[in-house]
Amino acid sequence: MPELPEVETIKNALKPHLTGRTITGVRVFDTRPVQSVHVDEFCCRLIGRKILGLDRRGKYLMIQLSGGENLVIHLRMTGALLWNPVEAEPFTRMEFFVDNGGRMVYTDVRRFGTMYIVQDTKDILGKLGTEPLNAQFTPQYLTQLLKSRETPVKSVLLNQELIAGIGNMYADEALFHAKIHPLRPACSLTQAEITTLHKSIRHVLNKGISKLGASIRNYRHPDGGQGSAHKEFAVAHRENEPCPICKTPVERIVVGQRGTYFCPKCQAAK
DNA sequence: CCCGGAACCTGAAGGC
DNA sequence: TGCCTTCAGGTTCCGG
Repeated sequence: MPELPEVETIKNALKPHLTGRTITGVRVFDTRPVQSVHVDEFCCRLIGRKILGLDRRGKYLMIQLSGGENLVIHLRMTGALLWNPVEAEPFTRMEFFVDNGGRMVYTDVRRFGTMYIVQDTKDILGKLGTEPLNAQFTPQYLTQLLKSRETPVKSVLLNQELIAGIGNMYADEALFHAKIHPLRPACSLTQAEITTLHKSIRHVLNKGISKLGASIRNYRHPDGGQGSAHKEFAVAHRENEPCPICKTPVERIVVGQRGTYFCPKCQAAK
């Protein structure tokens, strides 16, 4: 499941391959990912464009093109972007060719991923909340988000219109790190807890990036390898394994329809 | 406005 | 062994 650290890793890996190249061809095996415009227009607006740069916003990858165009990609749960894969990749939905013979392959088992071609990225990204690793994400900002809401604190962390980029795995890890029960009403957190949670969010995201992402299910690095962030997860996807702090077995509950892992002792409900 | 639940998809895993 | 059901979760949409 690509979340912020995984998309950041993909962006960083593709950047040297793609920047400065010109798109020479697009092959579409499945039109489902192509949003908003007909697939013919999608291809027309890509071919011949020069790639000026790559960026990330929340879980979206943005590829800036000449002519003011932007290719915006969301991988959802099982999407992957691979650079020059050696083998034929199963579930290949699209291929992008560039002028040095390189090829970016888009695979997606479940076909939830989406692609857009837009002049103004705000059309797609306009409703996203703040970037949790940017300076504007302060403890004060987090306090404002939490204080008026009764919903579980985990649901706030997952709301992309409030904070952009945190998904199920890193939400669980951040709450564990901050010793906060995922079902706590957002407005019940103390100022001290919010300050800690703010630090924890940044800590787990930065660690995820430094480990090149977490390969829990389908996520792969563009070179075909896997990230290693999941090896250091304390609770996410570790039901019944001992908590790294107190050895109590990690529990799994459902919060906002998502599987949620936590330590019942370290993150005791108040 | 706020919140919860269904839908979208399909391979993997578990039950019988 | 094999069929059937359930599960996984990012986002959007709908209803209360």
